[in-house]
Amino acid sequence: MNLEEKLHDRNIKPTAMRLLVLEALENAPMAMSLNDIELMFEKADKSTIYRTLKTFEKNKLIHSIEDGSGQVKYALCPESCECELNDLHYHFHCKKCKSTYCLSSQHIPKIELPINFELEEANMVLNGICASCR
Amino acid sequence: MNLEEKLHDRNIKPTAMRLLVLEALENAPMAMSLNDIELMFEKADKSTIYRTLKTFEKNKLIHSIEDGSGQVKYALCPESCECELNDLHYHFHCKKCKSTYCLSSQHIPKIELPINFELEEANMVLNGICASCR
DNA sequence: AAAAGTAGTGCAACTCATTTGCAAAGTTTA
DNA sequence: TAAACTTTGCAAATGAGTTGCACTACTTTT
Ligand SMILES: [Mn+2]
Ligand SMILES: [Mn+2]
Ligand SMILES: [Zn+2]
Ligand SMILES: [Zn+2]
Repeated sequence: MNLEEKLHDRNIKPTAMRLLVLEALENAPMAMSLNDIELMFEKADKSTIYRTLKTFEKNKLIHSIEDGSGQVKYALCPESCECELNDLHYHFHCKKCKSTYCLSSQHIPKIELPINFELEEANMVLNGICASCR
Repeated sequence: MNLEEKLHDRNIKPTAMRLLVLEALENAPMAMSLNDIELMFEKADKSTIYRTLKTFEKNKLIHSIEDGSGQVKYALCPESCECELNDLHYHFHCKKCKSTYCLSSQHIPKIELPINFELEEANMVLNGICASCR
């Protein structure tokens, strides 16, 4: 599936900026912040990228991660992800290089909640040192 | 153990403000933000409270939680907590009332990391609706 | 094709939590 | 007591995120 198809699949009209942002996210080996993406382009407007990311997130093309770095990171969702409980996975944030990785291979386990608490989403961030930094 | 002893125990000098902030955290049933604490006092300086919280955190009297609300929350550590891996627990953030609870009864399980990744801390936030909000 | 309507973009300005600089006040040490 | 160090209060800076608004581009209707 190419970039345009991926957008179409999520009911997002393929504008130039959207294609560029999606491409950036596809090629990045780790999650990216608004700022990271802005810096990848010579001349790109922050709010356009911001709104692009919001659109992508609303339409479940990407998910966001609050890794404690002070900048929200974004990563592509797997194809046909519906961002539901069983799609939840851990994220690892390296204290040294500040990279944030999706640990997609491992879904989060069942967690005992107090009675009558209802789980909807989760933001699970592990912190430490990544392989390239040791 | 009274408030002064608790501070002493963590090598924190018991100033008036510190005693008040500690008391506030002790009495709160859930985690509190800098702003929450500031609002509890008639006339209190934000940066003093800020630095108080930083001191408490550095000395492991409290731990911080990034719950996605845009405000970092703080909660008391259990006595003699060293904020190590086995002290890690989940937090629950209610989307409705914005309260953040420590789910202290349940420690986080062992998580499979990619090879050579080293875990040091974690910020695990569950989101949903709390019992009082349903 | 022209007009009207809708969606996306660029720019500037704003919000707001957090953080810092600095001088004044308080505390401890010699 | 004097010097050294710590804590506090105030004001200002920082910086991520967000919004208003005018302009452009695209789509649909006449
Ligand atoms: Mn992810
Ligand atoms: Mn906690
Ligand atoms: Zn790293
Ligand atoms: Zn609630």
